Amino acid sequence: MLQSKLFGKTLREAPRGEVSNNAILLSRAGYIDKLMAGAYSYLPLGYKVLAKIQQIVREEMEAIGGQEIYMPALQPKELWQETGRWEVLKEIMFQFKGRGDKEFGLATTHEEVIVDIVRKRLTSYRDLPLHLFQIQDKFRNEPRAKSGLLRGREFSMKDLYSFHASQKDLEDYYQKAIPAYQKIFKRCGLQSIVTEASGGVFTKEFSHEFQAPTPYGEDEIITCELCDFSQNTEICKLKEGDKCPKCGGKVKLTKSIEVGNIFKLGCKYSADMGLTYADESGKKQEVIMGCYGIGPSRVMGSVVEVHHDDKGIVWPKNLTPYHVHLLQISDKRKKDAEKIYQDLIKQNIAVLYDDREESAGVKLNDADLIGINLQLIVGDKTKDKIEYRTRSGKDRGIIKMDEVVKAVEKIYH
RNA sequence: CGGAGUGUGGCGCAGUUGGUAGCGCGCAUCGUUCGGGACGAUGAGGCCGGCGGUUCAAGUCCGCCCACUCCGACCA
Repeated sequence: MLQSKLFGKTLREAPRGEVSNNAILLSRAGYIDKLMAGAYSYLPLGYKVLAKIQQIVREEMEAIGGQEIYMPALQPKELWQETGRWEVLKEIMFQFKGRGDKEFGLATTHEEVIVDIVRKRLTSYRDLPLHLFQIQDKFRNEPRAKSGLLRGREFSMKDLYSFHASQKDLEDYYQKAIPAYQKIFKRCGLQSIVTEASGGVFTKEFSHEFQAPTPYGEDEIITCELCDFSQNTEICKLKEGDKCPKCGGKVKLTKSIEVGNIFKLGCKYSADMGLTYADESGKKQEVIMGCYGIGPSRVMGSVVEVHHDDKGIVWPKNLTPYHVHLLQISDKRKKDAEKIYQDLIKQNIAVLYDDREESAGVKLNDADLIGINLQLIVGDKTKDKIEYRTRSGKDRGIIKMDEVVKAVEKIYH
């Protein structure tokens, strides 16, 4: 991709009113555009990153047996009345009238629809277990949208729903979902702490949140310095310095962002909506459910919160919008840069080529702001060679022109 | 929903005691530059968030509304 043709120029200054790191950097670097509080458009660079996150999530969900579907965000009131949640969620759900008196809501979550789909098709214990997921936008009428991509009114969400014949089977799947989630966050460059949290209104059991520690987070969790004990302060009775109830070590308070959350739903929805199956003896049983959420857009914001410096974004290599940012910073070497660009394209390496007529300083600064994982710099200083460096600064060096493809492949192996 | 702010060219801002708008960046053309946000010249671009009021005259004063931001409340 030629940077001279890329839609979404970098901005020298942060948009008025943006305060969070993720919103400022993503706006300045040309990844997102704010439409209104809590609703952002993804520009070409931004959509590439979001898509990469969604793809990682998709792969890991398929790896634990998830089948991808896609449900409407627009839903009828009647369905939500079956579970009583039309009333329960009226503060947070966008609810409105269509033609005549017909009432609709925009999905805050999809339990009602998925249960409706499944109850029409599920008949036997032989159909269980079943794991369905989708990646879709959710709508929540937040009292206060804020922090850029971290708390939106419309945001990308992966929601998986699992259906089981026994509590044990739910339990087993739940325990499989935890490492799958950890793998997702690891691939996205986020540390995730599995944290016990409120199970919500339908269960006394804990749910589990995946918390990415960062000083900019809006959640607070108590974690043990020695073992894996961790609880959200919403439910935790301990204070910093107290003894860990699990191992006796000291606990500490950490700020973090909730990037995922998994729940055992039990039979709440099956009971309300009549989702049953025939067991081995032909007797009707209620299906036991679990639900598992991750917000890809929130993950994207969180990654920027965690991975940035004073120059800009530092994308983890799995999320970088392009593998290579090729910078031509000397007109004398335009031909060399062109050649490298063509070589990389031939090897199917995603490259953003800064062919703009800008000064070296502008290009170097923009590259740091945009944060593509690997920069290739074609300038006078290196004579007929070129400099490569990862945005994190961990890896850098000077190589010959014909070693470029090899070097790029080595970094991404 | 309470409290506090802010709305002025594409973006970020300034605008005195009311007299019909200015700066920086960006953009366009030309020239000189080119390893960390270069420089000169010329130029385009604005119902000053909206509605109503006061006044000879409103970006500026008054009222109402809208949007955005921050703090709080909220966060199946």
